[in-house]
Amino acid sequence: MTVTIYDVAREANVSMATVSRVVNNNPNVKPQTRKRVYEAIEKLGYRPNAVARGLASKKTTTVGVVIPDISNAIFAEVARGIEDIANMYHYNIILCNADKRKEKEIRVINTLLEKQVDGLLFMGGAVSEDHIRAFKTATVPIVLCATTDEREMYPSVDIDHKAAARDAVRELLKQGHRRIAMISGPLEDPTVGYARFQGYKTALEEAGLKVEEELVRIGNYRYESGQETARYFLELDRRPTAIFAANDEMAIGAIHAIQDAGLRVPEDISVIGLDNTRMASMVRPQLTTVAQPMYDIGAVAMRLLTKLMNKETVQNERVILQHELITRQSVAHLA
Amino acid sequence: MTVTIYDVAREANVSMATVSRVVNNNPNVKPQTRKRVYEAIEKLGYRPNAVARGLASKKTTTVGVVIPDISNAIFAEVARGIEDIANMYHYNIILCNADKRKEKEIRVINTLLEKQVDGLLFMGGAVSEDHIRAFKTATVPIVLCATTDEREMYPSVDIDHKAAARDAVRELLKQGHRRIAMISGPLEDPTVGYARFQGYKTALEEAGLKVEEELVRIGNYRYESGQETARYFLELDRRPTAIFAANDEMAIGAIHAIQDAGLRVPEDISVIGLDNTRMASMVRPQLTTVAQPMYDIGAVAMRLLTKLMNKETVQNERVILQHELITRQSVAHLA
DNA sequence: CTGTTAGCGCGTTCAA
DNA sequence: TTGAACGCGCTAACAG
Repeated sequence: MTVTIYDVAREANVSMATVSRVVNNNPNVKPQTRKRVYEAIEKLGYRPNAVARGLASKKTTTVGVVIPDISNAIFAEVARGIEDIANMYHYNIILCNADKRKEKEIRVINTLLEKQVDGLLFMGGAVSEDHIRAFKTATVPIVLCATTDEREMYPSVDIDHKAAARDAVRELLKQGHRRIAMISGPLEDPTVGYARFQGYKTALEEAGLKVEEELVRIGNYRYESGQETARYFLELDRRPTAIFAANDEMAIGAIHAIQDAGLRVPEDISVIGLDNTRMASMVRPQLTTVAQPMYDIGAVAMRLLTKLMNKETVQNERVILQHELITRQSVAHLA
Repeated sequence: MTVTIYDVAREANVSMATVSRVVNNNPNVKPQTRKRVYEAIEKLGYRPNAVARGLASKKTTTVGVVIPDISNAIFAEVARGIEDIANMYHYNIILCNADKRKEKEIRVINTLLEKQVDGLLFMGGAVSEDHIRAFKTATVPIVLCATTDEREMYPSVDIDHKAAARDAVRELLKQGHRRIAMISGPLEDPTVGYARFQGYKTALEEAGLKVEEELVRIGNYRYESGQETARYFLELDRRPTAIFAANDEMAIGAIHAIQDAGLRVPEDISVIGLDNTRMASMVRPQLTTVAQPMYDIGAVAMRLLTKLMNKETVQNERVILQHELITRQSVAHLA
């Protein structure tokens, strides 16, 4: 039924060892026999069995990527970066979606490890004790990607979320705003949610302002929660003149809520986001935001992982990539 | 170094066969010994090696999914449907992005097959001769998902793209529009691009109208091409009163181009899309569109694949799911 | 209910 | 430059 290396060997009148050498580009094969083997392969339609190869060589040339939420544009872009570099180094990647559920993340890490991946890339949010426990059972390198663990135990590639948020709020301050609201992500997540909130707080404090309770609300990073939160801000007795949303999607929700209430962005209220997803330029007004180099995060993380898999020594295991303010149309100087 | 089934067997004073039974939930094990084995597994931190298992059993409980473009919201949603059903039947899925490049699609199909997946789900656009050739080398079932092949050789799950497009245009006609433009996708793709164009044509002809050359332009399904094409339509001497875009993203681009030109949607020009991605309600005005049941397409395709992998006989190998008009705010009755 | 024994398809010594 | 033989970790008969 299935044609094996052994069938090819017989067809070419060589031993299976020789076929193996040809398939693996081992130079120690006479060109003539190499040619014979190739012809046999062609004739029989032989396809190497990666499972058998993996068992024999203890390498699968595959890296596992756990992606928290496949329908999130950010992760999709990070994944592209991962992929390009993986292809470059001849690794296959297997992407596993975890649906934003921690329990599923752990499960997925384990199946990936069972499948004997040569390395693991973990993208996404909080790295909990349970995650660490799962990571610890691994005998292959692991790199965190677009996240970090607080204990700084694992190599990671990410931006400085606090600084990025601070720069967003600074821009608002620079435009004369003083009453600045924030649509935050969940604060339980230290590496993203809480860090971005800290950036907001820091920027305000640097400007001699302090965080007002009624100006901070927690969203879930989705459009609808941006809308709802903005509506809440609009109802305030003294409403904010500017809103900083912890990500672009909520920022866009906020813009629409403001417009739906008959107000204008940025004339009446300024809005700034964070991420710079493609959607940022697919709204009117186009969204001013702080860009996160998503593709690069993926690419650098994958490159780091290849080094680790290759047992090269790396100097810096925790890399921070630069963010950047992208000025578009949703922020105006306070009249 | 790595702990094997054999180590567990020694620790628990049983044979490796018994350990294998326990791990695979074979009922023929005395509860006592089962317990002993579990303890040994726990103590040694044993993790089954899926590669070895795959080689021995000739099953990997893994299905390969080739996804044309990971950053496309449609495919992400289809993938969710695939995943949920896969999990339900205890299959892992490995997602491989193909970057919208045919050559990479073929490559990915081959590596997936080398990895001995138990089945293959092919999502996406055109199914060429080269694809068929790659499919033919497979000994496992293949299901097309959100696409079909013209020769009707492979099982598939999709919508009726022509009918969906026709219904979109019919809605425009129903609202009194007669001068209706189309932003089409590439016509070389028979299953989506050309089919949707055919739907447009059919609807017009049913209404006694005919396709005017200047009212049809080809885009690439992206926002920017929607914008550009709409700008072209606006420059026409007799400009259209309504635009049908072959997907939501181009429709949104068109809306913004119209607004940027100082006109209003839908008062001056109506716009209708096709797909009903989340973005459709994340624009102002919200987009009227024809919904494609993306999650269901994935779910049904995966379910079909499980049946095929299980060698069950299926009655209908080519399923067409229903689309649906979603009325929102971007289409108005012609004044 | 449990153990013994063959392979699964391939990489990799070690000799020749 | 080539081949013979072993083993990777596990499942699946087959016995008992």
